[in-house]
Amino acid sequence: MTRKLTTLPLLCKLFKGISAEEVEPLIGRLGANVKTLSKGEVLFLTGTKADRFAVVLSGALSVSRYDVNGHRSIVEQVDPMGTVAVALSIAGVERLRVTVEAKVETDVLLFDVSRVLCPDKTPDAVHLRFLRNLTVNLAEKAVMLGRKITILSHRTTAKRLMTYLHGQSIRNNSLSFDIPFDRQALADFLCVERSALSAEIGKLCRKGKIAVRKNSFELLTEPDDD
Amino acid sequence: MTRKLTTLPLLCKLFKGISAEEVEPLIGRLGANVKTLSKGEVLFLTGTKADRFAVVLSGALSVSRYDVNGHRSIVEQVDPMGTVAVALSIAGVERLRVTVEAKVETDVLLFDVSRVLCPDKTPDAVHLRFLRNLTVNLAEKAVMLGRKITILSHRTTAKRLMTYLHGQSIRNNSLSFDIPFDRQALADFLCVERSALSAEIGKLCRKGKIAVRKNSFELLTEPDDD
DNA sequence: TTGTATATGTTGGAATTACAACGTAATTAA
DNA sequence: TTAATTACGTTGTAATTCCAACATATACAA
Repeated sequence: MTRKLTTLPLLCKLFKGISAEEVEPLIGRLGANVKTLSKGEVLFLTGTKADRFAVVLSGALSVSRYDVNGHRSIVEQVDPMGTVAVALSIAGVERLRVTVEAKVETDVLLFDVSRVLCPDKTPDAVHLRFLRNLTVNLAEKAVMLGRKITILSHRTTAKRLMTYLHGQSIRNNSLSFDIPFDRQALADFLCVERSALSAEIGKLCRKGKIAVRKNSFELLTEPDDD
Repeated sequence: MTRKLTTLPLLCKLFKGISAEEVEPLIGRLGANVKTLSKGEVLFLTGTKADRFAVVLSGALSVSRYDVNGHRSIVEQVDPMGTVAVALSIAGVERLRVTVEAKVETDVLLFDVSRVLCPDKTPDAVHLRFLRNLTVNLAEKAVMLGRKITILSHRTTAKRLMTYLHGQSIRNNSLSFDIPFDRQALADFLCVERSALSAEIGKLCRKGKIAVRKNSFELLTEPDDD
């Protein structure tokens, strides 16, 4: 177990800039503890409050949601070094709308929000670094979510795609770029039908607005009246 | 000007728990400074990096975006005590996708991210409180954005509405609740047509899934096959 | 009360998507 | 190589949205 913890700085963004020797003292001071979940065991339950957040050390968690009619749908899977419920626990959400459970036997490192945020004594340099990582992590998440919203606020497949591609173009600082998705994953990300997405890609190519070769895209669009 | 600053704790969530006398020393230590923007003056420009964030003291800012074809569209307006670019600056986004400018003559309090996050010396209690407020604020924002995404990931007006109403029901811990929007604002929030929204509300009522009286809603839905 | 403005509900045609089904291309395994 | 599998593009129909225009209802002021 100790071996797992010392590798945290290398792999988990929350521990960036914290050395292997500093990890265990930090965890001790924050009162974090490792918990082993058996397969199917629930970590956070819909309707309850999460006053802790978790880092997955091994195994995998699934985050699922129950819709209006009680049907379960999987929101995401959290793999080792990923985190769960950071924003939810820090925001103090009273009633979770998701359930988090172990897909297989899973080790998680659990942090008590109040001890992380409101330490008894003045936090030391390592703790401060951890807090800063948390803050930056939340900011990055907010930016990502904001970008996704700008995509999803468009209702047509074509506009969602163009908005996404435009964003990628800005990110890469070039009109040509590769995307990290195959068609199905891109469709899932944009919340559209894969077949409709393919159709729209075809249309946009024929209109001369984009050029596509597999996962390589190029924007050719001139300002027009769309 | 000083008068304005001492009222910050009362009204701006970033200064919660910080007393009026503590505000100015904190601002001094963080190297924050007040800037007066003339009408139309740009605070953050699309394509540049924001290494500062701002609290609006008076006046108003507009946040606008240029779409794929260069058309401008207003994203939001920031009124006094509101903040701009907190997540963007902390996340270190290299190229902004929005432009922030003053709608009228506007006073803003500008914070340098690096001095807030990486102070020269160990932060004192007030600074720590400020950092914690920032973190909680970002977490709350991430939660809000996440909820909006779960709404927008549904493409039909009816599902977006039901998802929103379900969320409100959970928030209020009751199947009956009021919403803080009129129809147009609700339509904007859900990113749907106002008229289509009205039509769907009518349908859902006739189907016996919801009851509506102005801004009061009640969920009557039994789990079914939708 | 009347008039005016605003908010909300309703309708119809054009455009778009969902969904399923199918054909082809690309990839992988034997 | 062949066979099997997966990824991708295309098509047609039913359902949905978009948009504009109109109708009704509500609120408020003169």
